[in-house]
Amino acid sequence: MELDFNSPKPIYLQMVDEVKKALARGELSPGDKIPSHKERAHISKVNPNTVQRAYQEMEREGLTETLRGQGTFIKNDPTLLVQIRSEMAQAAVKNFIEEMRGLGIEPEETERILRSQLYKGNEGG
Amino acid sequence: MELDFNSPKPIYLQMVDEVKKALARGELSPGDKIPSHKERAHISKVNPNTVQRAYQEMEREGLTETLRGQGTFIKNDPTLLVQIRSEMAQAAVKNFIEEMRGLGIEPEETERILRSQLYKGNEGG
Amino acid sequence: MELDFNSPKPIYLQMVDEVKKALARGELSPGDKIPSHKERAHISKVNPNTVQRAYQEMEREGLTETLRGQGTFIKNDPTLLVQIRSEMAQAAVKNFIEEMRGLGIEPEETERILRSQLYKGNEGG
Amino acid sequence: MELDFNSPKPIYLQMVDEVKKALARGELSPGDKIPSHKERAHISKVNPNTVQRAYQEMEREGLTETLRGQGTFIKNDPTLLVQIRSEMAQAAVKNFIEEMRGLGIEPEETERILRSQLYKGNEGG
DNA sequence: GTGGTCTAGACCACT
DNA sequence: GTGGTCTAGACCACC
Repeated sequence: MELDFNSPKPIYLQMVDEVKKALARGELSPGDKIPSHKERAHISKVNPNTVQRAYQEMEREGLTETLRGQGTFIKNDPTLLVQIRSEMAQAAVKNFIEEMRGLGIEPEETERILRSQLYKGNEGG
Repeated sequence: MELDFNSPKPIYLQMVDEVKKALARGELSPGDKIPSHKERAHISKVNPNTVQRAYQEMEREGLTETLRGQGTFIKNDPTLLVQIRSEMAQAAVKNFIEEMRGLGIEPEETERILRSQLYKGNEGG
Repeated sequence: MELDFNSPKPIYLQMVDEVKKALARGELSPGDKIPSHKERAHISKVNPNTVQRAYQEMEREGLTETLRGQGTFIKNDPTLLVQIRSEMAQAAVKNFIEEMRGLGIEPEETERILRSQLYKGNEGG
Repeated sequence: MELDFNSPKPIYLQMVDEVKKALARGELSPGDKIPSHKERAHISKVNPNTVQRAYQEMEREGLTETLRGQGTFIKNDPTLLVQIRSEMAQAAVKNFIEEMRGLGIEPEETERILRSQLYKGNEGG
């Protein structure tokens, strides 16, 4: 949700991920205008150039489109949401499985550990 | 084992993780000698300075100890393996759960997706 | 005719070129009235200010003249058409030749490539 | 050959084109190291960041690859040269033909004008 | 020294 | 005010 300024992952890439996640969660929809880079910079307490780089990256990935002088918009492609969502979910799962295999943990154990954590915050939070 | 030179995560931290994973998998054991930084540098095609920094980090974390003139050894602490293993597993699980929640994916769905991937490449690998 | 909003070339200059080309093609003639900037703005889906700037530029270049309350007209100069046409053609040729030389392509090869493309889409267009 | 600081085309894109042209002309070859962004910046009297942006763009296009701490290299792909060369030549030809058609100039006339200019600088230069 | 990121602030084209 | 480019200069990870 928040930017981690100490992460080795560049801020501008974190911002791209934030937009993708907001889209996946339905907080952003295709066609929506996203804040100008100056506004976003102010909100996130980041330099406008950094935001702009994030926006450039999103445009490059086909996630957004920009209208000269009007602003930046989530691309109005109905398949976008599903695409991004499954793309990111697959990546997260793949990464997790590899991590656990790297630790020599068996699939059954991986599943067990996940389950033990997965439903915890559900009651408490 | 597999360093990603384009990852934003510093190489030396990737190397620390590799040692931890090898320990978790049982490929390294407490008391084992690990290669000299020169040797390791050669194997991993990495600058010796980078390896040295990884070794420093491991020592700082209490993972290894250096014996003058004899080399660097995994600390001979029987609880180490279990500690590292569960520490890293917890971190991976936590990260995965957060990632999926960030995408607005429900726990049940998360579990389902994981299972669909978890038992796939298991026979081949 | 076809504005490229993502081109680095300013829209207003693209519009000037469009008028020149229409003149060269004979679609506009010296003395012709061109649409008011509001009308043009509506047709081209461009901000009226941008059109106005294009019109200013054309006037500055001696391409048009404005009659108070009557509108903007292509200058009634019989040599204008020939001038513009040869001017733009020379510029295009010069630019093309430089481009091909920049790629290290010999004149003979340039001619060959041009011919191979030049007579292709001619019947359909 | 030289950068045009007054062109509407961004400098960093001009620099990308320069590298492509040098490759097409055989002045650069796959595998070659290109100057560091600082060095290039000094040579071209441009800010290092601008050069870096050009280099990023080239990497994004698959034209170069970068080795952490070692520098930036033309990708060692034997087909690259031919690809780039024909890609750029086709683009130049297409652009030229469209320009001339936009001026209402017939293919035969286009060919004639080209020829009249093409072999000029050959003797004089 | 080399590439990568970030900040800060300026100028421009277009709305 | 909005995006796009550019300059200037700092800090970091790696060689």
